[in-house]
Amino acid sequence: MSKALPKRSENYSEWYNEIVKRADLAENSAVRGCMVIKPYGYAIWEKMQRALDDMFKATGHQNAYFPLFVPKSFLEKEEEHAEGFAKECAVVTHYRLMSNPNGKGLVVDPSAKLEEELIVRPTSETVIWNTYKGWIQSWRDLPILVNQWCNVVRWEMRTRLFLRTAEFLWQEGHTAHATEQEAMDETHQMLGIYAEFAEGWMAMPVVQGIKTPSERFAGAVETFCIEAMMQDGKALQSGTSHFLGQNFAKSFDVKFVNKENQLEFAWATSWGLSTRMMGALVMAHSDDNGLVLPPKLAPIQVVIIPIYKTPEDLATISEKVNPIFEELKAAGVSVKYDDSDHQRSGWKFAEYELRGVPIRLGLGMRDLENGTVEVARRDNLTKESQPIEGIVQHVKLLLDEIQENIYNRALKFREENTFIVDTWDDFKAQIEKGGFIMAHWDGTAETEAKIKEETKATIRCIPLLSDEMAGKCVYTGNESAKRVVFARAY
RNA sequence: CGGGGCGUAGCACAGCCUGGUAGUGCGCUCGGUUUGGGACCGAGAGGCCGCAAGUUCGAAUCUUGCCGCCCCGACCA
Repeated sequence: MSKALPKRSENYSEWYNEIVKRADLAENSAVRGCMVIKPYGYAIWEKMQRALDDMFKATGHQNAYFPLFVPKSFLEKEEEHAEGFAKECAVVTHYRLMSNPNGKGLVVDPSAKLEEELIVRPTSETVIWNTYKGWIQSWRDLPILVNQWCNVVRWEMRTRLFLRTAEFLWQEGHTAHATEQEAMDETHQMLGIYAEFAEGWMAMPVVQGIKTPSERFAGAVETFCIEAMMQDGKALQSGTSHFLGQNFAKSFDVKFVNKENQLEFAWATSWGLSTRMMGALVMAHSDDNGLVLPPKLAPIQVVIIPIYKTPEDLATISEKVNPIFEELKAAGVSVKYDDSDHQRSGWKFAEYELRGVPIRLGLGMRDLENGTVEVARRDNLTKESQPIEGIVQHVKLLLDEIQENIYNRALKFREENTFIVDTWDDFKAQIEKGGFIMAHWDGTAETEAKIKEETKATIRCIPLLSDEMAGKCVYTGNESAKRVVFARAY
């Protein structure tokens, strides 16, 4: 393993891959397109899960679990949904193997063909709405506010660690409501939770908006999303919340009796956020020294490293470190004291930087004499000597400051790389340089497709928050009600 | 499925053109010297050179076939 990482500015995608591997987040598996999430990477994912789960529970949602397999007939029921997912499904056709009659190994037992093929879920709307049919009879049964944490499979042609894998982990929420308004409110609420998670926990600013019809989730009436900017200026869709109208209720015949004693189809939403966020986390903050983690998601927030020559020195330092360690732990800080003797301190400095640990405390004999500790920040790579007295309070404040600092840095980057563009020539020139382009669009799928074809830029979203200033489409010159966000995307 | 590239130690690669003892760096093991930013020296362990057939006295190297992987497109969160 070489020591230096590739430079972010020179080869962004190689830099990304190296960080994912060397920070010990994940690796490619022997199974095509699938990924092994390693313990350190999974620990970050668990922190994400916890944060989201708390927000879901606080808004009245409950967790449940639905089957991995979707009968093909389920998937067929909602036409657009079927069409959207058909091309990327793993299909189970048999349920048994047998030893090869002509030699070694195993073959599929032809007599074990399934009457109906099973699809490994690419998403669970169909199984869940088939189930909801049995749960919903009256307006009193509504709303149903359910989330599940699970894995899904989408057989992508080309994959990248975290950003696009054949199998990925996510949460998918599926709610049923008595009224259109209530379902729409839920859709917005969950989008808000995703935005709060991205900004408050991941320290990653996002644009909230609506997808254009061509980018909409298959089977949805309206798709809302959060879009983030990565450090190469490309966009990453980071979470989606769909208003499904009555589409799935109609496909699965889910009716209830309303307060007026009339039969009505239920209103639905679904919303999801995946391990792709791990990729976003890497690409949003990291630098040429490795991963940079926001303190709120860091499995280790503070690492303490002793600097010593002899075992006696180490014992003396450890004696001083122990109370600090205990006090930090008691203050709710996740702290590690690395007194392992098989690596030198310099090696440890580099290693914990690579892994994105927000704060490093270094203690050597010199510090013991002076009653100080060296405090190193991962976000800006600065070091300062601090009195040991009051260090716990200092660390707690510093963790908050780092969280805020990396958010502000990412926000500043996005602002500096967001451009208001009014002419087609400017558009073509700017898209090559990266970033978000705020431009007018005439609202037609044709124009959207042509722009994509000529520049590889897609409409990331129609922002929810914007000044509603009318103008002329950057491509056709036709009327436009407001600017939309264009970018190249992952 | 189209275009390009690569399969040699755990990892990254050289050797192949011009056939003749299997190499280098990192990592690993042991010993010593070191230790405030990824230490140094010495000794070791580790190979069906992707698989199969062919040519040859002799193949990592030449020929043919197969298999696998990566990159660029199409697909997509």
